Amino acid sequence: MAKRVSHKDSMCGVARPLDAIGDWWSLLIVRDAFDGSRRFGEFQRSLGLAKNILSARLRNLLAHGIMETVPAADGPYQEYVLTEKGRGLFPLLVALRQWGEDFFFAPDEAHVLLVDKKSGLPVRRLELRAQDGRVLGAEDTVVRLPPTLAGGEKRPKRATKC
Amino acid sequence: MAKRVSHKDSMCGVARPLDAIGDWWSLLIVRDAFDGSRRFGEFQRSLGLAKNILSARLRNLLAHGIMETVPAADGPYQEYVLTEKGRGLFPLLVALRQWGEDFFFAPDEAHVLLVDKKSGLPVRRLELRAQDGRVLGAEDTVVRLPPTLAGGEKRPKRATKC
DNA sequence: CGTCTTGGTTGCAACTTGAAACCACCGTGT
DNA sequence: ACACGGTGGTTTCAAGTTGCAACCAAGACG
Repeated sequence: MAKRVSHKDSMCGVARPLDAIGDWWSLLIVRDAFDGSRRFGEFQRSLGLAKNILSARLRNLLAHGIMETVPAADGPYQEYVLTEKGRGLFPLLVALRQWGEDFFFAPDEAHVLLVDKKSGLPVRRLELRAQDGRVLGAEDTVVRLPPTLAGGEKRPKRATKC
Repeated sequence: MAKRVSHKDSMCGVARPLDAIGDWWSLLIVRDAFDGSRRFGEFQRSLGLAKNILSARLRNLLAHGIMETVPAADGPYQEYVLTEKGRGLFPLLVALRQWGEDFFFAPDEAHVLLVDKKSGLPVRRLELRAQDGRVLGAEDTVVRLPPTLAGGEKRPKRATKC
């Protein structure tokens, strides 16, 4: 999965994460983990994927520090739990879910949605804001290097936006 | 890519989007489109992927209504532009980028970041809020069915969270 | 002792990926 | 008219990935 990248040091801020979770199953595993799954069998039943694939994906998530194993209380087993880094995926998962809700369901089609546990009301839409609070769209932003930029740095030969 | 799903009607709100953009390249193509790429050759040079793959991915994005083609002004060519649905991916891309910035770069490692065009300042962090404005974490939310829930609906045999 | 559950690994066929070659069409130069 | 380079692909084929199914092993259970 990671081997199409010859030089991961030059990967930009979008590509690097994709190297870690850029396949169908990994994100679903993480979502299940957020929903409380911890055991190999739980993930397998919930997602319905082959055991070897789950095994490989969990190994990959462990290797990327997105999940970690802790000994289970009820036997010689392990449980898989999200690390800090893994929990950091929560906004991404919400973004994915909201996009799905917007564009992948017929208006009359029933589907689950994300609600605030305390009030029981649906959550607000994610929105990107500037420091001063303005809501920003794609056209209001650019990617730029940070202010410090000495002259002696090696430039990439292919001029990518990375 | 889409054929591991035997019954896409039962796919939940996270899985459906993944069916459309759940591979390495598609999201990078969308990101490049946000950054202004429009032509086949632009995407190819910018991403450095094989032409057949780009061809397939663009076809897939077109089929999912994420991009559409418009005739180019400078010849018999086509340009690929994001649809409304495609532009809806902006928050997801931001979430991915912010996660990448947080966890995939050494603290001293220079990298581009997303800035507000108008002020030149970095954008704020995405945060999920409840209707009343409280910031919500993963543990403050659940997925639930909407209020209307008649009795006669067919239940899936495998009890997933979908 | 046998067998059930949990958590895997291994073998193998089918599918996908990707580098490179090929193709077609247009505009330009000569 | 005719070669030529740029653009936008498709085809070919080898190598890698996926996923079903079978197998394995260790502890719990009757």
